[in-house]
Amino acid sequence: MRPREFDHDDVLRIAFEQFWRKGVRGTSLSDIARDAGVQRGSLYNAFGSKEALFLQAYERYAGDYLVALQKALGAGSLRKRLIAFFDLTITNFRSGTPPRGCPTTRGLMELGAAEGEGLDEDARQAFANLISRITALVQDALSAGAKRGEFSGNPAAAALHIITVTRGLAVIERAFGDEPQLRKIAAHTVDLVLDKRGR
Amino acid sequence: MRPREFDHDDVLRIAFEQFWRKGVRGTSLSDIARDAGVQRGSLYNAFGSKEALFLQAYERYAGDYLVALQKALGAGSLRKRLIAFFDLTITNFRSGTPPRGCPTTRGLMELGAAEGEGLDEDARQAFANLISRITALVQDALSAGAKRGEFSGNPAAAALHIITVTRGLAVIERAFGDEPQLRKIAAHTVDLVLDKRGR
DNA sequence: CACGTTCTTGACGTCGTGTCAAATACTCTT
DNA sequence: AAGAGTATTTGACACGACGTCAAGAACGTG
Repeated sequence: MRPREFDHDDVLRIAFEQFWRKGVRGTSLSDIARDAGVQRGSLYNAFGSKEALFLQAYERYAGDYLVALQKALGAGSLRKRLIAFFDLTITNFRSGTPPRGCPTTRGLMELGAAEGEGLDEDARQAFANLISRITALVQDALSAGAKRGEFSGNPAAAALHIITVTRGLAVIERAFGDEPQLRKIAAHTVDLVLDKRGR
Repeated sequence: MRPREFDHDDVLRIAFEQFWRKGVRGTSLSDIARDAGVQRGSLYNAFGSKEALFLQAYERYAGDYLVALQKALGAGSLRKRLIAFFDLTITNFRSGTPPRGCPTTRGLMELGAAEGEGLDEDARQAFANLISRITALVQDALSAGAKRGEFSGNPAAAALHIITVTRGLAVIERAFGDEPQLRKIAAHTVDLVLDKRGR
């Protein structure tokens, strides 16, 4: 066998960076190939298609992101955990300076939908998977908080609600680009869930 | 002047139908031209570009949608109004049978992002405009409800929260396609906002 | 050291967007 | 009523992107 002339993971990282910044549609395989110093054909050989490449790059990212979220949800009072969770959700929207959308939400709405109606099952599952796992993390935090008397309510329902707000924030961010407002919404949500209404 | 051989509004409707079903990316101007019985070049002459055509088609839809929302938010108890609002938000995701995503959320995440980072100012504003106006409608309903003692809290913050949940639902719908779950989240949100916690 | 397997490379086909100039059809003026 | 003007239509063209394929290249293995 002839050995590969590039590092699989490096290409995934480079590709994801581009996909994140310019969108899947706005990124051509030529762009990625140039950036990675790889021939375009080699990418097809190694990954199959543009969408498959994106999906692999996305799953790489999803792993890292989950770890960060888990850490954020693991220390302090329940309120602190939730605030940290929202914080990470909001700030991770941008990696350096310029705001870029949430990859999951972006990808979900941008991908597939080529022919019939929805997006391909593979892609859908990749995104749904991450969302499910994040929901589980939040639910665990809430359940633990319930035992400590920091929260009264249905952990499953509340977790789902929080995750929904999270996804909504990604959309609002793209529509208005107003980060302070996002934080206000997040704080308000935490108040609602923790039963401290008003402000 | 030579008169146009097609009806401007008809084309807008046909185009939006396609954009909604197959996504902006998944719809080619050839598709629309064929469906509308118009030459592709004529579309460019009349609308300028694919994105411009989508934006005009979208604004046409936005007007109709706003009217429907306003009606839903205008009758019954505050709780009934909010439920009706969420209902319309959820069911309007599909027009006939097959579930198609929320056009606003789809468009926001799919459009632009070609070069630098975000989407063009024109497009962003079109979406942000609809979201703002919907938020205003909800806020009005909440303010009225506050006077009637159906709601205590900050109408602006609550409206923003509700709209965020709404946008989140569009994402969740696309990830899981599970409509009953959407309704549960909606009901839970109404409970939270109206201060009837638990279930 | 040859063999085979995999990767690489460049050319090709197809499709989509957007532009342009020539032809066309209508209206308005005289 | 006829011609001039103007906007629309039409088809051809250029360009870029995705994906495929066959031929060449590089490495491990017997």
